[in-house]
Amino acid sequence: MDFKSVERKWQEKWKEDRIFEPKVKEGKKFFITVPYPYMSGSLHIGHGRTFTMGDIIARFKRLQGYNVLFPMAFHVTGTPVLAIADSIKKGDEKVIALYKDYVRIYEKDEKRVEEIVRSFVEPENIAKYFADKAIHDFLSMGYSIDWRRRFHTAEPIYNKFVEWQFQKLYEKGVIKKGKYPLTYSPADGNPVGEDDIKDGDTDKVSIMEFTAIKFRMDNGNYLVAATLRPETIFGVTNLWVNPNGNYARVRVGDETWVISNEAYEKLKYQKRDVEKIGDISGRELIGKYVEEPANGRKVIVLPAEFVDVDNATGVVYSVPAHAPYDYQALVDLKKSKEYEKYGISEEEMNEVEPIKIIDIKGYDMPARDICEKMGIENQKDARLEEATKIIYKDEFYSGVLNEKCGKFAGIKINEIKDEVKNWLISMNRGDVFYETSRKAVTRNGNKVIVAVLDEQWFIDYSPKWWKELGHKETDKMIFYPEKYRDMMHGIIDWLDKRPCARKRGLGTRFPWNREWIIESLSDSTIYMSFYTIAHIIRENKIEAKKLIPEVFDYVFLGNGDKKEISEKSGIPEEIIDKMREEFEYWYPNDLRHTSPAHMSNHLAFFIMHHVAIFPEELWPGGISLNGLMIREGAKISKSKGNVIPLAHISERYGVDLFRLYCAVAADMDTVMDWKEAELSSLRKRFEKFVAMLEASIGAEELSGEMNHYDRWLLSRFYRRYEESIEQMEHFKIRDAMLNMIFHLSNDIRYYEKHVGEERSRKMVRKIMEDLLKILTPVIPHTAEELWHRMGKNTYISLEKLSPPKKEYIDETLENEMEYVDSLIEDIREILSVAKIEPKKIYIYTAEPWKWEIYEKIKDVSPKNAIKEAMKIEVPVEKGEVAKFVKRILKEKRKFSKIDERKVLERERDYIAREIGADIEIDSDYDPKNKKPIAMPLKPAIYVEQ
RNA sequence: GCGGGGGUUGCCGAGCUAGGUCAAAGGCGACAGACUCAAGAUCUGUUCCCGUAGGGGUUCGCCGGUUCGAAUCCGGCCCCCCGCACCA
Repeated sequence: MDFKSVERKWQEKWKEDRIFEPKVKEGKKFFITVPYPYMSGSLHIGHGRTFTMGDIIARFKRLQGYNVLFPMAFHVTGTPVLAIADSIKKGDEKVIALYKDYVRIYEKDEKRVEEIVRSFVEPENIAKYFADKAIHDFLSMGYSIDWRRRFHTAEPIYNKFVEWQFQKLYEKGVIKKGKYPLTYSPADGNPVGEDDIKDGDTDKVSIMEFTAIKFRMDNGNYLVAATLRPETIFGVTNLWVNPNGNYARVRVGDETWVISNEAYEKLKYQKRDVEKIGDISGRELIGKYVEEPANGRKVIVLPAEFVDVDNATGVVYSVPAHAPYDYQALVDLKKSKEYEKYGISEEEMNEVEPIKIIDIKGYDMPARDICEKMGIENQKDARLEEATKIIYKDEFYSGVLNEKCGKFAGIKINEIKDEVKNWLISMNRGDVFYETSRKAVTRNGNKVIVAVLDEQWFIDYSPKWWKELGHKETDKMIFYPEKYRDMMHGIIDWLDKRPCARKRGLGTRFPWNREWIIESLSDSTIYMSFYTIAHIIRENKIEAKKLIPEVFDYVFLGNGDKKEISEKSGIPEEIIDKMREEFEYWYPNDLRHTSPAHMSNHLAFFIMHHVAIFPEELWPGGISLNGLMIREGAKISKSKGNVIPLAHISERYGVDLFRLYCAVAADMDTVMDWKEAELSSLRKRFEKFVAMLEASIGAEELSGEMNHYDRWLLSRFYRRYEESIEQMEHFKIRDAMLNMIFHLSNDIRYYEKHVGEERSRKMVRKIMEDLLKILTPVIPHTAEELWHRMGKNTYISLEKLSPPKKEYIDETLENEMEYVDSLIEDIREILSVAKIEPKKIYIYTAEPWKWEIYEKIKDVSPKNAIKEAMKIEVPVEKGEVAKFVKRILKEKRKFSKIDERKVLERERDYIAREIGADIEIDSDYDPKNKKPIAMPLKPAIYVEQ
C-alpha cells in the first residue's frame, strides 16, 4: 500500500465532507479536549504523542456511537513570543538561526525563509505563522479536529471571554489585590525567577517568612529581632547583636526600628514608608536592656559574632533552654568573660539563665542536655547543627508549651501555627520579615532579596469553600491513571494565592487595571466552554464589543433575560439561542487529555475555575494523561539537536505507522522512548499485516460448514475483539492494539498453518469488517482505504462498532488447541534434552480414573484432598492414588475437561508434521512403562529411537 | 524539607491495585538453523544455571514478616526520578 498517498487522499476527503464537524443532535455526545499548544515554534513528535492519544480516544468514542467534538485552538498569551520578537529585532544571531530552522521545516526557498523570519519582529506574526503551520501539521496527522471552532488567545473575542471569567471570580471574592513576596533583584529592578538565579535550578531559593519581634528600648526605639519560631519568645533571655556589625535607625511609619544596614536595604522593598534616619554600631547596642513583648521582662543585649547581619534583621533573640547555639554561645561568653570588654558585669551575666518553656519527655533542659550528651565544647562545633535538628524534631513531635507561655500553655508544638505570631502582630509588637532561604545572586552577580509587591493582583485559591468544591470534583471525575487523583487532592490542598497579572506580554488586559495583562495560565482555565460557541461568533461575524458579560452569563449560566440581553448587546436573539443550545449540548467537557506536567498548574486551575463558576452538572468529566516522549534514551530538546518535527512524520515515517508506534511503544502512562530500531521493526510487521489484509480483500468470504480450526480462529478473534473494546474503554490502548494486531497475527498464522493460505484469506475476509473498525482509531487512513476497497461507500471513521459475536467464543476449543501445543512443546523438550532422533512417538493419555479424581478434588482444600480421593473406586492400588493426588497438589494446575484422546486423534497429523515422526496414541505397547506418569492434560510420552 | 512515582532476568519494558497457571508477556540485541553465490531482508528455534526423557536449582533493590505458597501483601532499610508557583 502506498501509505503516503492514501493518507493524503483520505485527509482531503474528510476535510471536503466536513465529517469531523459535529452538529447538535439527539443521542449521546462526547466532548474531548487537549490543551492548545503555545505557538512559539513548530510542533514535534513529543507534542505528537499527546495529540495522537487524544485523537485515538476521540475516534474510539465515535466508534462507540458518541457524537464527538474534538476542537483545537492556539495559545499565544504571555511573554515568550514577545521576548523572541525582541531578540530578533535586536539581531540576536542565535534566536534568528533557531527560527530560520523552524521555518525551513516548511519553506524550501531560503529567500522566503529570510523574509518570514524578518517579519517575526512583530510578535503577532510569530504566533500567526506557527498557528497556521500547526493546523497544517495537525491535518497531516489525520486528527479528527473540528477546525471551525479554532481561535487564538490574543483575539478580542477571546479577551472578552476571559474578562467575563474574571468578573465571575471577582464576584466570588477570590480576585484580590495585595501584598505578595517574591524574589527580586534591586540592582536590576526586576523580579527574578528560578531561571535568573545563579544555580537556581540545582539549589532552590525559597522565600522564608520570619517573624520580626520588636523589643522596646529605653529611648522608645525598637530593636527588632527575627525568628522562625515565634512561640519561643516566652523563653527569651537576651538578644544577640554582632559587635562588628553596622546597624541603622530606620523610621517605619511612626516607629523607629533598629536593624542591620543590610536588613534596611531589604526592608525598603518589603514595606512602604521606610526611611533610614541614623547609624548605630553593634557595639553601642551591647549591654543595653530591652523589653520583651510577651511578659514585659527586661533582657540584655549581648555580643555574638555568629550573628549574620545579612540574614533577616541582623538581630536575633536567644532561647538558651531550647536552642543549642544559644546555649553554647552563652556558656562560652560566661566562660571567656568577653562581656567585660563591653562593660557588662558578672552579676548581670549571671542573671541570664535558660528559661524552659517546652516540656518534653526525656529532657530536663533540652539544649543543655543535648550539648552535654554530644560533648559539644564551644559554639564553633559543627555538630551544633545536628543538635539543633534533633532538638527541633523532638520538640516538634512531642513538645508542649508549658505554664510560662500564658494563654498558649498546653499547646503542642506541632499544632502551633501562626497563633503566637498573630498575637504579637495584634499587639503591634510583631511584624513579618521575608528572607531568602539561602544567599543568592542573579546570573549577573546581583544580589537577590525578597521584595513585597503591594499592588499585585492575585487569585486566592485558599478559601475553604473553594477547596472543598475542588476536592469534591476530584473525587467525582475520572482519572487515568488513577494515581493522579491523590496527587490532585494534594495539589488542591497546596494551592494558595497566585499572582494572575503581569505588566508585559500578549493577552487580555486586566479588567480593573488596564496596565496589567492577565497571566497566561490564568486565562486558560475554562476556555473549553468557548469552543462550544466560537464558530457561531465567527460565522455570524459578531464583533468583540458585542460580547458583553450578560451574553456569557446567559449562554454559559442561563442567567438573565434573553430579550434584554439581545437589545443591549446587539446580538440577535436567535444567535444567542443557538449559542446557548450548543453550549448546553456539549458541556461538560467529558475528557481532558494531556501530560502530567500540567498537573500542578493548568489542570488544577482547570478544576478549580470550573467548580467556582459552573454548576456541578457542568464540571469536567475526567482527565487522562500520557507520559513524556524521549528519543533513544535522551530528552528531546532543540539544544540536543534530536527534535523530529511533526511536519516530517508523513514524509519520513508514515502517519499511521507513527500513530501505531505511539499506541504500542509504551503504556500511555509511562515514558515512551522513540527508538529508530524499534520503529523499523514495527514498520515491517505493520506492512506485513496490512499486506495480509490487502490480499484477503479479494477473497470470497468464508461460508458454509466450518471445521474446528475455523471455529477456533473465530473464537480467538472475537475473544480478543471483546477484550480490546474493554481495554480501549479503560485507556489501555497499547494492550488493545497488541491484541488486535500482533497477537491476532500470530493466531492467523497458526490457523494458516493448519488450513492453508486460501482458506485463511477467506477467514480474514470474514472478520475484516470488525477488525478494521476497531483498528480505525489508531490507523485511520489505512482502515479507511481498506474499508473502501472492500466496496463500502461510508466512512469507517464514522462507523459504529458491532458488538462482539459472543456465540463464536468457544473456550473448550481454545483449550484443546493449547493442549496440543503444550504437548508438542513437551515432546520437543524431551528430544532436545535426550538428544535423540525419534522414529515413532507414543502418547498415553491419563486414564479416566485420574480425571475422575481430579474433578473430585479440584475444589477441595489440600488437607482433605487425599482423603476425598480415596473415596473413589479406582482400578489401581491406593498407594498410586495418593501419589497421583500429591502430584496434582504440587502442580496446582487448573484445567477444564477436554476429551484428550479425541483431540489427539484429530490433530495426529499436525503433531506428526511438527515433530517429524509418526504418532501413536494410547497404544498397549509401553516398553518403558510410561503410562502411569500421565496426568490430566499432560499425557505420558515415549519416544522410540 | 514537603508531595508524588519507581527499583523486574544482556538492554528497554509488562506483570505487580484481585498472592499460586511466573523462569516471569512483548520488543531490541545476541546465537543457531532454513533461504541466498554472498550480504541484507524474511522465516524457525534458542537466549539464568545444571540435566541423555518432559526434571532440578537459583532469581524480580536489601533485610525481615504474613502464608501451604510472594516479583506480587505487611514492616524496616538503601538507591533513583519528578513537581514545589507567577513559568509556558
